[in-house]
Amino acid sequence: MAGAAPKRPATIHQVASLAGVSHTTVSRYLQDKDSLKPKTRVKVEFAIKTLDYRPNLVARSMRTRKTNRLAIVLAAGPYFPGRLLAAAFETAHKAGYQVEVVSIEGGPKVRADRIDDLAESGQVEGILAISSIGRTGRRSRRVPIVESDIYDDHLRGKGELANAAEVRAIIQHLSELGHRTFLHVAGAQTHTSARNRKSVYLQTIEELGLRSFGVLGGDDWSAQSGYDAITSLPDDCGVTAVVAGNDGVALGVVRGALARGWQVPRDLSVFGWDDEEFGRFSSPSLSTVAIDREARGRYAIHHLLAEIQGDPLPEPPSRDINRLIFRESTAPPPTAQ
Amino acid sequence: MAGAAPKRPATIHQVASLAGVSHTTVSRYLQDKDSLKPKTRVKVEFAIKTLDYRPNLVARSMRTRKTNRLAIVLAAGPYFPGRLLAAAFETAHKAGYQVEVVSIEGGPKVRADRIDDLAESGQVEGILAISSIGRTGRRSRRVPIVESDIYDDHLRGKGELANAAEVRAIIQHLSELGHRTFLHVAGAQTHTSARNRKSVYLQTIEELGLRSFGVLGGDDWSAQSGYDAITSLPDDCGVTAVVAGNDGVALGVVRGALARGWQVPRDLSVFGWDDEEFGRFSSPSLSTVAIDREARGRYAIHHLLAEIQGDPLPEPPSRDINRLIFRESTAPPPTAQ
DNA sequence: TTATAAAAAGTGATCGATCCACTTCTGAGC
DNA sequence: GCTCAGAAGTGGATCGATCACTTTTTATAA
Repeated sequence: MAGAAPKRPATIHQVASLAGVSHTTVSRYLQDKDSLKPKTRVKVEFAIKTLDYRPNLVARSMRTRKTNRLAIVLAAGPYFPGRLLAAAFETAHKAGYQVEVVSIEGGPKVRADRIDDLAESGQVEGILAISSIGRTGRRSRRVPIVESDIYDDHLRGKGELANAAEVRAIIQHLSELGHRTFLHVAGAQTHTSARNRKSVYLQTIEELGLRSFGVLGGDDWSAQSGYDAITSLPDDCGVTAVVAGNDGVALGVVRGALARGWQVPRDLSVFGWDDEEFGRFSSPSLSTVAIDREARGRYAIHHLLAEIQGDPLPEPPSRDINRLIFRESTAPPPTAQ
Repeated sequence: MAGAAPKRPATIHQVASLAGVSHTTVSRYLQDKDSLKPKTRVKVEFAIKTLDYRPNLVARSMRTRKTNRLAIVLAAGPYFPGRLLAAAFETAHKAGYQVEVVSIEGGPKVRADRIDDLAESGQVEGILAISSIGRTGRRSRRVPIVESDIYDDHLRGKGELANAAEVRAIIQHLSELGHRTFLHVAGAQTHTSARNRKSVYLQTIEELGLRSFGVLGGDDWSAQSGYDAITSLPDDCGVTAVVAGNDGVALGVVRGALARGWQVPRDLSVFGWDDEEFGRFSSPSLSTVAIDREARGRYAIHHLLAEIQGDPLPEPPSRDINRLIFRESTAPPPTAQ
C-alpha cells in the first residue's frame, strides 16, 4: 500500500526550468500575477498547470515566518462549543487563516503549558483560548493569546459582570409576576459565565428584597443536575421560580417537578438559558435567554486578528445580543392566581 | 503595540554555540537524549534551558517532510458534529498528531477542490472528510483521504446499508405493539445516514407488509420539520407511529401532535435517533437509538492513521454500538387498547 | 539614434532544522 | 605503547520557498 509512486510534488524550480525563467520569476508570479510581462506570465501559467504545481506552504512559512494559522485551544470535555467554533472558523477563513484545534486534557496548569509550547513552536500566529487559562506564571509574548470570554474582561474593567443585565431582568420579570421565593440551579462553576450568573443571581435577590432557597447544582450543565436539585427540595420550601444554568438544566428541573407532582408553570416557573432548539419544542416550551454564540465566536477571532496585526481592538459585540424570550414555562405563582 | 521587543527565539545554532558543541549534536540530543555522552548532554541541556529554546517545528517539518498534522474537513453549516470531533481530536492527539479543522462553505465541488489544495500543500499528512465529498474527478494521491462514513462504505461492500439493522428493529418493535400505519420524517437527505434510514424504512415497511403514509421532511434535521410534518397530516391518515430522523425531529413531532390534540404515546408513538440528553428528560421521554459518536470519531482517525502508516485497516466498530432505547414515547396504538 | 529611467527578470543568500559522510575520541586487548 | 573498532561529534548539503540586490530589457524623451 505504501508502495505507491513516491513521486515528489513539483517545486518552484521545476516550474521555472520548464517555463524557461528563473525561480524568482515564478515566485513573483505567485505573489502578484500582474508584475509579469504577459508573455512570461503565460509561460509560467502553462508550466504550473502542466506540472500541477502547488506551492509548498511549509517552505513558504519557513521563509516568511508567517503560517497564516491560528490555534483554538479548548479543554477536552463534554461541552463542545460547536456554534461558537463554527462561526470562529468561518471568520478566520475569511481573513485567510487556517484554524488548528487543540483540545487539551488536564487542568489549567497543563493547559497553560501546552499553550506556551504552542506559542513558541512557531506554528501559529495567534491563540484563542476558549476555556479559561488562568493567570499562571510566565506567558509567552511571542504570539497574541486571547481568551474567549474577553468581553467579560471588558465588562469586568467597568466593574460589571457579563450576563448581569439578563439575570437581573429574569428575576425582575418573575418578581413582577408575583414570585417571591427563588432557586438557582447553577451551571458548571468552572465556567466564568456560570459563576457570573450565580453571583448576579445572589446579588439581585438581595437587592430586590426577595427570598432565595439557595443555589444547587454547579458541578456541570447536565439535565440530571436540574432533576436532582428539584427532587431534593423539601415540600415546604416555598420555591415557585427556578433560574436554571441553561436550557438543559431547565429541562431537568421541569421533569423533576413533574416527577413530584408539580406542574410547570402552574406550580413552578422555570427559566433557562441559551435558546436551544429543544426548548422551543418541549412541553412546556422553555422561557430562556437567546444568546448569539456566533457573534461571540466572530468577535473572538476579530479580536485575535486585531492583536496579531497590531490594529486597535474591535468594539465588543453589543450587549443586547442577549434577548429574553418568554415561553410557556413561566407564569404567575399559584398563590397569586 | 507591534513595537514589542522583536527578539527572535533561539535557534539550534545559538544553543550549540552556548553549549560549545556543534549544531548537529544538539539536533541529535533532540532526537535521542541518550546518544550523547553524559557530560555533553548536561552542557546541551543547560544551554537549552538558559535560552528557553524550543525547536521551530516549521523548519523541522520542512526538512523531514512530516508535519504530524491531520486535517478534518467539514461543510460549514448548522450541524456541527461536536462529539465525533471531540473524540477524533483526542485520538489524534494521543497518536501525536495535531488536528486542523477546515470548514468549507459551498457545494461538493468547492469542497473537493479545497481538499485537493490541502492535500497538495504539504501541510497535512492525512485528511478526514466528515461530509461526503463525492467522487469528483482527480483525487490527490499525495496524502490519504478518508471519509467519515467509511464504515457505511464497508457495509455497502457487503450489500447492506448502515443503520439498516436499527431501523428494521424499530419498525419490527412497533409492529409487534400493534402499529400498522407508519410515517417517516426524514433527516437532511444530503447526509448518507439520513438517506440510508429512509431507504431501509421503505424497504422494511414493504417486507413486513405494513402501510406507510409516506416520507415527509428531508430538508434538514430541524424540530420544525417534525412539527410541520405532523400538523400537515390529514385527520384520517391512520398513522399511529412515526419514525423520526433524529431526536430533534422527534421532539417536533411530539409537539405537533400535541398541537392537534393527539397525545403521545396514547394516540401516536414516536421514535427518535441519537439519544440526546433532552430526549431523556422531555415529556414524554423519547424512545431512541443510542449511537456511539465517539466510537465513530475514534474509528475514523484510526482508519486515517492506518492509511498514513500503511498499516492494515482497523476493523470497523462493532455494529451493535447502536442500541435501541425504549422510553415513554412509544406504546401500543389506540386501536389495540 | 541615443540617453535614461522604469519595469522585468535573474543571482545567490537565507530561514532553522535534519541527514549524510566524515573525523576525532575513547578504551580494550595485546 | 600501539592498534583498531565503535562511540561521539563535526561540517556542509539540503528541504522549497522568499528576499535583497544586481543585471537586463523595455519604453520614453531628447
